[in-house]
Amino acid sequence: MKRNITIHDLARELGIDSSTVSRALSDSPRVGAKTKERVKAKAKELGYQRNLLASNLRTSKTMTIGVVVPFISRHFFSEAIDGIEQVASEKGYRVIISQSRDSFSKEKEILDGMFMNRVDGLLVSPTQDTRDGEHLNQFVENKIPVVLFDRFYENSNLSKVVLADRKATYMITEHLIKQGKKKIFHLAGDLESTMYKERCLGYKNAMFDNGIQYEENYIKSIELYADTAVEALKEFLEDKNNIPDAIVCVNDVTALAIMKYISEKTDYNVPEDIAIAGFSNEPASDIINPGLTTVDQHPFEIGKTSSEMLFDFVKDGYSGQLSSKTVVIQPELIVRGSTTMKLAVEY
Amino acid sequence: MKRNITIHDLARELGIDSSTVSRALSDSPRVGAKTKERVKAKAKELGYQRNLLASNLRTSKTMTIGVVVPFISRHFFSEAIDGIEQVASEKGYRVIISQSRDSFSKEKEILDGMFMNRVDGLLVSPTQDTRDGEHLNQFVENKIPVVLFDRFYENSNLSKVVLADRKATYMITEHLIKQGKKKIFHLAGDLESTMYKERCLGYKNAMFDNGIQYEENYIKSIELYADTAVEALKEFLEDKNNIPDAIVCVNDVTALAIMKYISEKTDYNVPEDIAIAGFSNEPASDIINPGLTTVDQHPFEIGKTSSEMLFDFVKDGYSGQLSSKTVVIQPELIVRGSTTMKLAVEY
DNA sequence: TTGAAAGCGCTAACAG
DNA sequence: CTGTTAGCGCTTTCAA
Repeated sequence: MKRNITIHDLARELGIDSSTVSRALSDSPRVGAKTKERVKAKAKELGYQRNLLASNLRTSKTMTIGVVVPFISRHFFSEAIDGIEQVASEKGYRVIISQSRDSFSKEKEILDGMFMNRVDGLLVSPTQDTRDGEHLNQFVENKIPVVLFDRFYENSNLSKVVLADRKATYMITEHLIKQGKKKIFHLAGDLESTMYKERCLGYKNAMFDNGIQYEENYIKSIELYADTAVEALKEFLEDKNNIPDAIVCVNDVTALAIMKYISEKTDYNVPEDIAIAGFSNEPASDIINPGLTTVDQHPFEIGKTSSEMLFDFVKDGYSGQLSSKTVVIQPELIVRGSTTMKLAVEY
Repeated sequence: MKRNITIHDLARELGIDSSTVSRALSDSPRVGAKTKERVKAKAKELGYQRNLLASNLRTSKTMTIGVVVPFISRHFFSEAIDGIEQVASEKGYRVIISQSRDSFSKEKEILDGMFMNRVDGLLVSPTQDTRDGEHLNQFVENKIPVVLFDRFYENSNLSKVVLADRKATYMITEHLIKQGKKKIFHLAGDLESTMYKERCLGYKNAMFDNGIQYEENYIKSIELYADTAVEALKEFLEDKNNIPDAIVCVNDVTALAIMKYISEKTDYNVPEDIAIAGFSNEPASDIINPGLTTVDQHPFEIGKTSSEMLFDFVKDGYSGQLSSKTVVIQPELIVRGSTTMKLAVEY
């Protein structure tokens, strides 16, 4: 096993001190131009590669930020990570990524590991079950900047970048109402979670503001899978008094699943009889026919923005984070065929 | 800024030596049971968190593997990363991920960085333009295991996990032939790239083996975007002698795009007049109507397998990698409506 | 402009 | 079972 070249090897070869080598390699002004050149040439010659472990230990900076998300492969998160990685790599930082698989204990474990690795900053999209920031305290106490993105827990005083969830479902619901829809069913997520509670509120507010009554049983909280969504809808449709004229879903997976179910297994037409709206603007929603009306969360932007915010804190040596900032990303309503009534009257 | 607690702090508080603390914390058998307890209690009390930078420097192990992919957010790669991350985290390793954006120089930069960070192993899906493994030599020379996955360059003597690309398009093409198709158009990728060359070969072989002649102009190499695919097809269809009865694409994006184009802008029907097949089994391909026939590359499995292979090398202290292994993952043909002739005769 | 010396926090060989 | 000692490779203060 070939031992790695160190600055001492270079120093010995050149007959100078290792501290001079160190300075030369980091382009310190306090070293002669020709010494610099000699050092760099020798470094290249011997294939020297700085050992960042040693450097990091010495400077207690790692030029690394940690990212924790529930699921790496989800469209939303992989896009967000893309944005994060892009900003970080521009600034010369590395990114270490872990997924909590939506398990709180895993999240805690990951964060401990990232702390031990002395990341310079942290970007977290917490678990559904994360109810407080106790496990983030070690970062806060040590002045390591933390920014939450997409998801957050209540009463957090950390900075965060989030989508205006409530507004998103508000926009969707209002759009449906303008299309002449009144009996609007809401297939909700876990209403304990801040995010789905907000989305539900958006629906309720839009209904209220437009003077439309809704029955409590028109809101159904389910686990957000394709099959559970279809099951829930089936059950709901069994009561013939319940036939809705539109359905507001909280993600595209459930929306696409029920749209498929309705088109193929029932006599209702989309959107004439039942209009359907999703949430997230996943690639599939633009490919099917009719296209799925949905909202774009701009995941790439969310990642980019949260990353930029984090680096502002990192740069300012944390003093910036004394006051916690919240940036709210605006959703974009994407109207497609699944809600567009051909004969709808525009008021 | 609160200084971090070190083993020396613990040692001082307990009136013992820091080396004993170190041993106690790593559960060495060479330390008394009650000392261990005292140490751990004190560690918890003071909120001690081991500094892995120091530990890593000392042991020259980082418990970290590097992953380099072209694009994090592509379905294939995010799934693969999911698999990698899962295996790594089971083994107590961290994963650092970077994207090359398919730029060779960026890839090189990333690899240098990962080397400086002394990753214990490396998983790389190289750039399209990566033609040799020169930039990987530093790892090989220092006995840091490297495994390529999905993509690779020719003449590499590194271990790798790849899809049987040629077989995949062979299966697709043969399936089309069995559906009675004969004039099969192949919308290929960059034929300089090993992967697309292989896929093209699968098409050619299947045609040949089934005694079907194809014209050279029935293979069209394009940049793999939705719009370029549609353009290429339009141009091809202008010559009325050219109307194909099936099209083999090398990814789902192009397949979905031309399917949409054909259904909406031409008089041809899918699959009766023109059958269409994709590649990758992206989520959207199961949602549209008709569903898109495609092959599943099992990205999660590819990630998992390559990661497991890497850890075998890491564990065996590299001796295992003296001979390079290649694991070939088998594609799975997913037949859906876009190629299923209702009246097709099964022989 | 360069060198000498100390030390980041940890582990491990050696000694007792 | 515990302590002593040295050092991983680098940066940085101080002195020249």
